[in-house]
Amino acid sequence: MPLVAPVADACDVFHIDPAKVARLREALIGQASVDALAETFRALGDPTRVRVLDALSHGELCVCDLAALLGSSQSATSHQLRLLRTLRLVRTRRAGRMVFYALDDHHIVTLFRQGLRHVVESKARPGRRTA
Amino acid sequence: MPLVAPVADACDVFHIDPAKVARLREALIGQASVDALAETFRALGDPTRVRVLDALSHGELCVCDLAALLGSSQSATSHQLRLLRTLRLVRTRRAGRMVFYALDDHHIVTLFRQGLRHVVESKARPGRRTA
DNA sequence: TGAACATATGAGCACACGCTCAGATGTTCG
DNA sequence: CGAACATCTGAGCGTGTGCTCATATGTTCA
Repeated sequence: MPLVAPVADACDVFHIDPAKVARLREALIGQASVDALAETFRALGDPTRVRVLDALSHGELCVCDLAALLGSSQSATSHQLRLLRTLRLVRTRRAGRMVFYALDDHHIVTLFRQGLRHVVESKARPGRRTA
Repeated sequence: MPLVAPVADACDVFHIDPAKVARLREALIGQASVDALAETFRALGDPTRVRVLDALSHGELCVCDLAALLGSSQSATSHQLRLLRTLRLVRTRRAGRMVFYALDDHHIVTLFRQGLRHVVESKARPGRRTA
């Protein structure tokens, strides 16, 4: 029986610099933050939700107006809003029968701007198309 | 036959301010940008890819080291890298048999920092938990 | 209270995603 | 060339996602 498996399941471990990897492991973001980050970005990773947040960045809106603006159904819009609410990206304000939604975090607007900058510059660069 | 359908399929159109909505329509991001934005954010919306990009933010890495670092298979890692490459978030450099990946856009790092800031502050605020 | 309205929610379905597995491609070296 | 190695890629599968449909909840007003 060999001391080491004849063929390692993950290449030959580290070809380059084990110390570098060790340092990296320490420098990396913790799993909890990774998950939270991914969760937040996933919330922004849908065209409908992008449009919702973009619209709300100009001021609060009720569900009905939002749905009309999106050309989406009231139910679909409400479902999306619930998701955004759960992630605390939007906040609600009740006014009679209507419920107004607004952004709950200014960082989101900044994220949008930064993301747009990436998109624009990425498009400007030569190379293969996104799609 | 009524001039207007007895029950509109989308509420009563606009209850609040039609002019506001008209202005909004003009101010909103165009569909192409919306899709590109969503596509980019969706790429960041997965824990594995977050960790990939986080690792690469410290410097280039070959696929094998990256896979070991993630505790993921080489194949899975390569699939994820392909996605990131298609979106031009990472770039490759060949060195013999190995291929080194590096970030192709500094904006991503900024997005990460901004996203982390949101996550941290969101956690700090009182209210219902994310999960 | 009951009708009308605005929104929320659960079930179900078509589709996308991320992984594994097997095999292809590309590179080095004898 | 052929073996060994690093990476890439297509197929297939279980799961998550975003929509619709029907219905529940909550509010106003006669």
